[in-house]
Amino acid sequence: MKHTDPIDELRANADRMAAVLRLLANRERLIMLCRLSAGEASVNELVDLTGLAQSAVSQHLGVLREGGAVAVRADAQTRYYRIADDMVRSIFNALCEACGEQSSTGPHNTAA
Amino acid sequence: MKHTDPIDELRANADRMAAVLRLLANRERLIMLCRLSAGEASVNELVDLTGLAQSAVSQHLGVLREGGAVAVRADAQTRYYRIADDMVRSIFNALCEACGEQSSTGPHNTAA
DNA sequence: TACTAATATCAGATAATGTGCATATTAGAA
DNA sequence: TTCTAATATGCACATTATCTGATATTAGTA
Repeated sequence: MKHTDPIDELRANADRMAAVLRLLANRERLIMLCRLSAGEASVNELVDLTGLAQSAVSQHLGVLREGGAVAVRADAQTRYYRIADDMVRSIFNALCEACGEQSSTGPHNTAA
Repeated sequence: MKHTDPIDELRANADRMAAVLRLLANRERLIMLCRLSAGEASVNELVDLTGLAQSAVSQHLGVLREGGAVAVRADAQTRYYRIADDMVRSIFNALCEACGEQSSTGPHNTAA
């Protein structure tokens, strides 16, 4: 069995973490995730929320989807997105708590 | 008195969060922060740890410094860096915890 | 079948980031 | 002062992200 160099393991972990962080390191995606943390939402709803063009929203969702952060459910033409990764959820929560300590308005007022 | 639109406030919050996340969303910087989460370290030590060129490390530290994630203390020519932001610390902790819990389950679960 | 709504994808322009190398700065030692 | 160690900075180049606008796909409806 191959035992991994501790620094290689650290690197591998850091790589995975950085990938997840990159998914979240964007204002629009954070806003979407904020909404999704309260339950699933359709693309249209996220378009209205963010004020972005539909194609931009779709592309952001594509990034999140390919990164495994969200998953989709289809109902007729409408697609409902939801958060699908626990690491994403816990980073987001940590973020909200840390943010809430400075002002009362973190992106998580409406709970599920 | 201007009352802020909730969406504007959300946007402002998300912007700040995204800025912090961008600081962390890099493998090398995460490795450095991992080391710094155990206490302050000199640039040289971080060079050895990461295996990067000194200038690269210095630039990464510059990014973290300007973003307010770390602070420096000088002792002669040596500069000791340390984590200087609570949000950074709590995101990093959440990350570490989530990473440790990650191994428990299979492909994916359908949460609600 | 033609039409519309909802969403995805592609292509191109632009902006933001990261990387490597050379060089500048700064503090102490000889 | 001159040398060296430790660190920072500037610049050029490659890579990546994000937006826009056009078009494709897919499901339901008239």
